[in-house]
Amino acid sequence: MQLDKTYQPENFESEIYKQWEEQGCFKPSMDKSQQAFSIALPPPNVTGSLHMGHAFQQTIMDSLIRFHRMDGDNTLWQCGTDHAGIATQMVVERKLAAEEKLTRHDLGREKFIERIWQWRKQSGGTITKQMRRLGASVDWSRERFTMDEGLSRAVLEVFVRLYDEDLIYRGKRLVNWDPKLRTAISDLEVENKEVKGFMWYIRYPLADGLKTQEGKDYLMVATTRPETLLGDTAVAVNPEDPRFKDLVGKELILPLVGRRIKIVADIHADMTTGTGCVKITPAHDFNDYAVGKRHSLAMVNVLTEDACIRDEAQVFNTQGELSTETTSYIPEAYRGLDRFVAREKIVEDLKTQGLLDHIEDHTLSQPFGDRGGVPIEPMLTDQWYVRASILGKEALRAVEEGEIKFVPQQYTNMYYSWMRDLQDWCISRQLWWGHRIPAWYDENGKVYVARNENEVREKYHLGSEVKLVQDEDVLDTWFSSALWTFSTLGWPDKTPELEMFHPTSVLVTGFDIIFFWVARMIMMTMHFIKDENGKSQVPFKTVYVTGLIRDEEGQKMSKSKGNVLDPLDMIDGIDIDSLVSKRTANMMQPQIAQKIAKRTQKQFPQGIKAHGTDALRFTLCALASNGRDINWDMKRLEGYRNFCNKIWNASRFVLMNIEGFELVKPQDENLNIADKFILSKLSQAISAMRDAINAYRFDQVATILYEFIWNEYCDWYVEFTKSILKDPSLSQDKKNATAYTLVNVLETVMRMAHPVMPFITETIWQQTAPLLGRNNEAKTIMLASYPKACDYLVDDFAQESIAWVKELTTAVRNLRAEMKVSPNTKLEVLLRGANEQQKQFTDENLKLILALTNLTSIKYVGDEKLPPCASKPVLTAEILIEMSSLVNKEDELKRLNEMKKKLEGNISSTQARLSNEAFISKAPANIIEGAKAQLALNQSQLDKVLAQINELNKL
RNA sequence: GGACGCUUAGCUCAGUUUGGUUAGAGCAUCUGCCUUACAAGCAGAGGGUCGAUGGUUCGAGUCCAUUAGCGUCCACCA
Repeated sequence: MQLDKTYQPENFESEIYKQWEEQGCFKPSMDKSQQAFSIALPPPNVTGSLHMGHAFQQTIMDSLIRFHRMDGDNTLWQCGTDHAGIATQMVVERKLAAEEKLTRHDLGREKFIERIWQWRKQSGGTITKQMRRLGASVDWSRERFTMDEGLSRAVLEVFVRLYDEDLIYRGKRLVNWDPKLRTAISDLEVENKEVKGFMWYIRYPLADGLKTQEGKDYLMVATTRPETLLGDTAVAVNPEDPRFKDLVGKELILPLVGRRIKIVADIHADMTTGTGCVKITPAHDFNDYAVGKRHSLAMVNVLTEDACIRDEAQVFNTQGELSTETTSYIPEAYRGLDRFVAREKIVEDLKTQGLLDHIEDHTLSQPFGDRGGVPIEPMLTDQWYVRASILGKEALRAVEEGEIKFVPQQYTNMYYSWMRDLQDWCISRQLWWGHRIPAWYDENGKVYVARNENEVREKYHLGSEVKLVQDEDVLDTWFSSALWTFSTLGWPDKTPELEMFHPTSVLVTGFDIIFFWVARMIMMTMHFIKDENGKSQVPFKTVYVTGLIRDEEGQKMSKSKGNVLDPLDMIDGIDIDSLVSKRTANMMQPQIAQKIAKRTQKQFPQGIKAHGTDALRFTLCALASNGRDINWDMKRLEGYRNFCNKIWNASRFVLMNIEGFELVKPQDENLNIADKFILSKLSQAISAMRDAINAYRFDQVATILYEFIWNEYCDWYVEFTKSILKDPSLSQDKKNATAYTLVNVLETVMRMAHPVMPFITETIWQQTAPLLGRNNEAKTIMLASYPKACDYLVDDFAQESIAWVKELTTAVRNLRAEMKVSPNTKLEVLLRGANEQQKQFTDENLKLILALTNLTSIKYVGDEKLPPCASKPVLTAEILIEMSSLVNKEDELKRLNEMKKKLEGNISSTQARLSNEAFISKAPANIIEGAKAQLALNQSQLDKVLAQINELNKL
């Protein structure tokens, strides 16, 4: 006995992983004769830690990787981490503020970046530790970081080439500005949220004594952001609007500021909406920006980087050049005020001046920065853009033509809808942490792009007298992530890995980053990576999109809700106090922390028990049905931990009971029917497994394993072997054959299950494989071959035979339970009306049946008169147990009448179908035959039940 | 406003692509068992008419139409 008495995964999981890693088991074979299979791990944030979503995706990736590695592919799982610009910078800034009361500006750029590298060194190990605990078989020797030297080189190369091809440009445009982080962000990083606010109706006085048709001396506009009034340069009305037609081209006096602004006709103004008049602020609103362009309006920027009112506005012409075409004056009262303070003050002043008509409650969807969490402000700034509209064409085509497949398919639509209306991608960020943009400016502000300053001078023939300053901005994190599949394989060098493993086989990721990452990866990869024929290579052939893991109530897991579950706590367990303090750490508001603590204590009064990695991974697979979100269920985890326990104990049984038998590959004629049965089931399970894996149906993978191991192997086969191995009438050869099969199937199932449950399978395999000599070519199950269905013969006859055994066994147990006859009471059972085949099946498996049902014998009977019996139909036959003193007549009658009712119901519905002429004439023959057989079976069973009732009534 | 997904047992979910006998699983519940692999277990049982309506069909959880509720993404919101 080599397995511990109880299943304690913590005793072996970490140790096994260490051995695998030391033995280099995670490295690709680099054997060109093998098929290549590769996955690039979506790089997690370097300073973060893994959450359930990571555990979920990594489980799926690892299962695929392990399957392909065992199945003989040259397999690479490329791993690494992402520098995650904004997120990381924020973490370190917060730490700096908390521990040293310093801002990054106090330190300066260089020192601050140094601090981030330090922080990375210190915290970067968290993720890799977690991945190891999860059993991820990534090739650690190839681990990369988006800011490391090689990847930075790829970033430079891509930027410079795209610039030279005019696919990257710089321009002054209206961007989404995050005033908290003081950086531009892309459209995707903006989250619209419903917010309760107000709509202010403001009167703009007409200049020069003009009046509207209604005789008013003002136009009324509505706004949700009154402070932008300071930057208004026009009011727009619809060109068709009869109310204001004659005012077009005339002027208004901008309230509070006093400058004259034009009334323009533009279709942006909708006659039926609001007042029909729209204030136009080209520098602070995307629609107004477009209107401004159309009417050559000046753009007046009134906000500072942190969204305070400027002392003096910046005025630009439509080319984005500084201009004096209108005044830059801002009333003193508002200068330096925060935008929201200014808003209140402006509203107040408008009211005082009688220009505020009225206020309405208004629910608006307000744009927020997804990182900073404050409302973003559209701002006119100089930024760098990628012409995604051009790069996107090829990326769209690749999916349309099936070069890349989304699983599940419905995500294709999501991809299309975005790709078909692609806006240019703003890639510059006013941060310090990231890849600095390789652009230099001379004293006149002329821009030069190259890989470094020397190259700039060479490329643009600039002498050393020209002073150059590098652009301060860094690139959007997703810019480097977009290169991930090829930059990690050594591009721009032509490496053997790039040739072998690109395109990668599959990308496993969440739907939330399809736009952020997947689409951009496709664009960049297809532009830069070509095959030997010059055709664009896709980054991956398949995108497997996973759902989100939510909590029990379907809520998104988030720190602020305090419902986050750490995958490692599922594995190793955590006591309640630690869990509470983990969930409430760094909480700003103590009331919320208290609430979370209370809820956590209620939900996990005992903390969380250790379940082991295999149980967690198995659960994640079982819940992974087709791309839909998963509501995490602790009960499922417990259930599958029990499953691991079951496997463990079954293995203990096997190892205990094969002693004294010779384990050599048996002759077919020595195999018991039970052996042939389980081998058939095994073969079928293997092919079902392969199908499920190839279809990314990990829920089915879990079901197949669970059912085969528990419901076939443990519940039936292992029970059969108990009587076979002890049977003195069987030859030693036959018993050896069964002992061999017992181990053979177990060892095979371990290989079959290994991709999902790596640790328990390795542990058991190490005990079973040597018994069969299967550890010769591979010392670890990781490198053993994945089972093939054709190695195990499917024997239909044996399956039918055992199916009968199961029917009969179940019927006897059933009858016993219904009649409340203890399973311990030895009985004789009568079998009436069995056909020849049923008798044969019974005879050849008699000992198994008797053992499983605790019967003394089974006696065949015909039509002869019998003493009073309790009975139960088994297919077309019937089992009977003599009642004698065992059974109460009333109970038996009640039971029979229930059965009668059920059978009659079935019969009448089947009869109805069969007597329907349309059914007979139109339904396919096999269906009709099936119905007829069903009817006959039910009929014969009913006859038996009726006869029994008669018998009993005579007593 | 556009698109997509979900609604099946007390709970969490399969099954719907390709319509076919009496709709499955785990957990929970109930009954009986500590039978030396396993009480994290064994043997049994009860429980749903598949969101609603209408249609197609011999036959609908499955196909079509309409509709309700929930959710997600995109766009817009002076």
